[in-house]
Amino acid sequence: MPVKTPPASFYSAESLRPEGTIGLLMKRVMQSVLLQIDRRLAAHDLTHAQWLPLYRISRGGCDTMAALARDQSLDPGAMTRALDRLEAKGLVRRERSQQDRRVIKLELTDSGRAVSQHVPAVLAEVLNAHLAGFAESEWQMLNDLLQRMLANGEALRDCGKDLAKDSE
Amino acid sequence: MPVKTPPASFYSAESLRPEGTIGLLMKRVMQSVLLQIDRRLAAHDLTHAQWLPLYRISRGGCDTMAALARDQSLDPGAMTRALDRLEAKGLVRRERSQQDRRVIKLELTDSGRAVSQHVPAVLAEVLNAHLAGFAESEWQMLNDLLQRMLANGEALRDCGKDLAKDSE
DNA sequence: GCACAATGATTGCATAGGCAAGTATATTCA
DNA sequence: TGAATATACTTGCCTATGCAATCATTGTGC
Repeated sequence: MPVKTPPASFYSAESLRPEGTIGLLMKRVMQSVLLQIDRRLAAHDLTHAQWLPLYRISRGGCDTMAALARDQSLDPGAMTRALDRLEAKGLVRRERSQQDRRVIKLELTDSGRAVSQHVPAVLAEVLNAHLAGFAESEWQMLNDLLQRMLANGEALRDCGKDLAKDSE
Repeated sequence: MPVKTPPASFYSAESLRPEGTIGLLMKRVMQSVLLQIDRRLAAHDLTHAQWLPLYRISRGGCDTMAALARDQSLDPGAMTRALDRLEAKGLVRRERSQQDRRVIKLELTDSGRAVSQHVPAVLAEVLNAHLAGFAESEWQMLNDLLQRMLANGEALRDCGKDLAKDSE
């Protein structure tokens, strides 16, 4: 099965230096963003694994476990336990649905709503701070390039379920 | 304390949609890259938390726990346990240094060396695949933009150890 | 209705990482 | 020398995630 778009050849096995790759660079940027957000939300006793679902629930549209897990491409089991922790903190309520007794409806408590209000401002602040000095065109370019990388990745994922082999 | 470079204002608390931010985009790209690498290295029974230190050791320069942990900005405790697992798989040997009896020298076993040989090609392949369709100038632009985000993040980290506050 | 598949949620087991406390060794300095 | 400090590593506790198995409920086809 031939590849549709030929892969780039910016990296080769010989020339690879781990410090210089796009991958490590992105990992470090992500670490930095999460560190800054966590630091600012630590006052509310929230970690990034907790404010994310909280924020999504507060935005509406994700009011069940399965929906939330799919939205964040997270394991259902992991999400169950994350919700356990949020419920233990009194931020989220679980309630068995009457229409479909399999699903459990999620809703924020007053406390959860109060806390989740802080999230968007912090998110925006940290992202903006990391983009200091960027022209709008550069920001759009970055968005565009990342989107294209993601599209390449999705193409890989779809067609490559059987080529779990490395090049010997 | 005034900020040196004013932060950008591409995002605001009101307009934020979590699906659209650079942050989520990068997270998804990273997930995709790691998924593809893991899938290709699963044949050698390696996860991304295992081939990374292995690769770094094989490249030389990181032959102690502390060096490795610093290199990957990882907790020393986490690194200890990661090495436990690698040692249990017979890929790495630990040996107390004679010069400094605090440090433990790391070296690959034959088996570890054999496995680590596969890593660079897979890394290059997956990164290149995600960059399919990129012009060299675009690749350089992406590198440049990410470097600048990282620099912004490091400036934040250094000067902001006390402002662990969010905007109420 | 009934076997069967599909879906939602949970649980057990494993890997994995952050944080803090503790131990052993080395270094610095009075 | 010896106390204080720094460094290297380890361990315990907690959060967090993936995978597989399980259970309850719902839907489908007969």
